[in-house]
Amino acid sequence: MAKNDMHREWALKTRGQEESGALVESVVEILDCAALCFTEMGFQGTSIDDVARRLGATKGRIYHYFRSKTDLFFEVHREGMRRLMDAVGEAKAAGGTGRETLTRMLEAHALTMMQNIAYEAVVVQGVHMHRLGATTPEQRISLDELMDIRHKFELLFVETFRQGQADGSIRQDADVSLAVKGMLGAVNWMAIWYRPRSGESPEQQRAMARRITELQIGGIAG
Amino acid sequence: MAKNDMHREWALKTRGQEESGALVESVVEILDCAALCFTEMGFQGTSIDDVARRLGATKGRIYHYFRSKTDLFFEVHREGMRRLMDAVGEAKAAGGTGRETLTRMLEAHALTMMQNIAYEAVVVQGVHMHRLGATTPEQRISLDELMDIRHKFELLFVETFRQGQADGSIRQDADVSLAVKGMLGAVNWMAIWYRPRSGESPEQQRAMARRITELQIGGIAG
DNA sequence: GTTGCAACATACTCCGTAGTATGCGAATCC
DNA sequence: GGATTCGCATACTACGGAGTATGTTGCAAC
Repeated sequence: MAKNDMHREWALKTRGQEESGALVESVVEILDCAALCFTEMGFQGTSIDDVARRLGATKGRIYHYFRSKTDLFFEVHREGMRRLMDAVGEAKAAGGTGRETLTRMLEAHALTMMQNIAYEAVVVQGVHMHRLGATTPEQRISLDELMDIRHKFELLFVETFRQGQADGSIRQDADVSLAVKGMLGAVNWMAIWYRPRSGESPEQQRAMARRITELQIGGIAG
Repeated sequence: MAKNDMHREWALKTRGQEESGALVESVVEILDCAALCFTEMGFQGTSIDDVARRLGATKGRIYHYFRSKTDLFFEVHREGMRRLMDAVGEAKAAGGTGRETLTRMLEAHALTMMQNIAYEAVVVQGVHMHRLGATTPEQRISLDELMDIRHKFELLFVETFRQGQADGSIRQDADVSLAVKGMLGAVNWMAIWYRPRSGESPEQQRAMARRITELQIGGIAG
C-alpha cells in the first residue's frame, strides 16, 4: 500500500512548468512509445513488455510512473485530446464568420491529426472502446471524463456551426449534429489511412489539411 | 492432424445455395454473436468463451466451425464487406450522371452501415488492425485478401468520381483520392457513433442516410 | 559519509485464455 | 442394425502477460 503517488499526480497538472525536466522527459518518452505500440497493435494487443522493449527498458520503468496499462492508455488518449483541443480552440478564438471559423477549426483538426498521428490514432481507438463495459470503477471514471472532453470537443464545432447559420454563412437546412459528425468523421478517419510520407514537409501537410477541409465545407458538386 | 476441413471450405463458396440449411444457420448464428462481441469489446478483448456464452453454448461449437479466433474475426469481416459490396455495387449498376451514381452509392453505404452495425463495426476494426504485424503467414494471406477487397471497394467510388468529373457533374479541381477518403470516412465513422434507436423505422434510417450523403456531396456552404 | 529517496531492473506470482484431446448422443449411411 | 460421421460438450494443457515484491545504483541533502 505504499503511497508512492507520483503516479497520477503529474498527469493532473500536466503543465505546471518544466517540472524538473528530466522527469517529464522520461514520462513523455514512455507516452511516445506507448502511443506507437497502441497504434500499431491495439490496446489489448499491446503488452507492457512491448512498450518497455521499444523503450529499451523493462516493465519496472513503466510501472514506476503508471499504475496500470489502462492508466497508460488513458494518459496517451488524454494527451492526444489535449493537443486537438489546443489547436482547435486557438482556431476558434480568432474571429470571422461562422463558416470561416469552422473552416479554420477543421483545418487545425486535420493538421493536428497528421502531426500527431500516433497519439490521435489512440484517441480514435479510445472513442471506439467507449462502451468497453468491463473495467474497474476507477477506470470508468477516467473513461467517462475522456468522453466528456470528447463531447466538449464536438460541441466546439456545433456552436460554430450554429453561429454560421445565424450569420448566414452556413445553410440553414442542415441537421447540425449529423453535419458535424460527418465532418469530424471525415477528418478522424485520417487516423486509419494517413501515414506521413518520408520527407513530407509541414507545408505539404498543411496543403492536404486545407484540401480535405475545403471539400467538407464546399462539397464536390460541379 | 485430422483433416476435418469443413472449417474453411464453406467460407469459400459462401454462396453455394442453401447448403443444407441447418448447418448454415448454426454458422450464421455464431457469426452474429461474434460480430456483437467484437464490436463491444474489440478483437483482443473478446474471448472465444465470451462468444460461446453469448451463444448459450461452449467453445466446442465454435472450434468445430472455425480454426481459430482470428479466422472467426476474418469471417465476420468478410461478411461485412460482402454486404457493403453488394449494396454499393447494385447502386453503382443503375445509370445516371457520375454525381447521381455517387450519391446513390454513398447512400447505400450509409444505409448498410446502419442496418448491419455490428458487422460493419468489425470491418472498421479490421481496417484499423491492418498493420497487425504479428500473425501467422496463413492469416496474413487472409488479411491481405480482405485489404484487397477493401481497396476494390474504394476503387468503385474513385471510378464513379472520375466519371462524374468527365461528365461535368463533379468539380474538376478536386483531389479524387482525398475526396473519396473523406466521403468514406464520414460514413465509416458511423460505426463509432451510430446505434439504432429502439423503434427506429427503415424509413427513418433511409432519411438519415440521405441527409449525411447529401452533406458530403453538396457541402454546407450557405 | 551516511541516510534517504528517486529511478529504475530483476525475479517472481497468478490467472485468463487460446487451442486441443477426448467423450458422447443423435442422425445418417449402407 | 451396426458402423460411421456429425455436432457439439467436457476436461485438460500450456503460455503469455498483468501486476507485484524486492533488489540495486546513483544523486542529493545535511
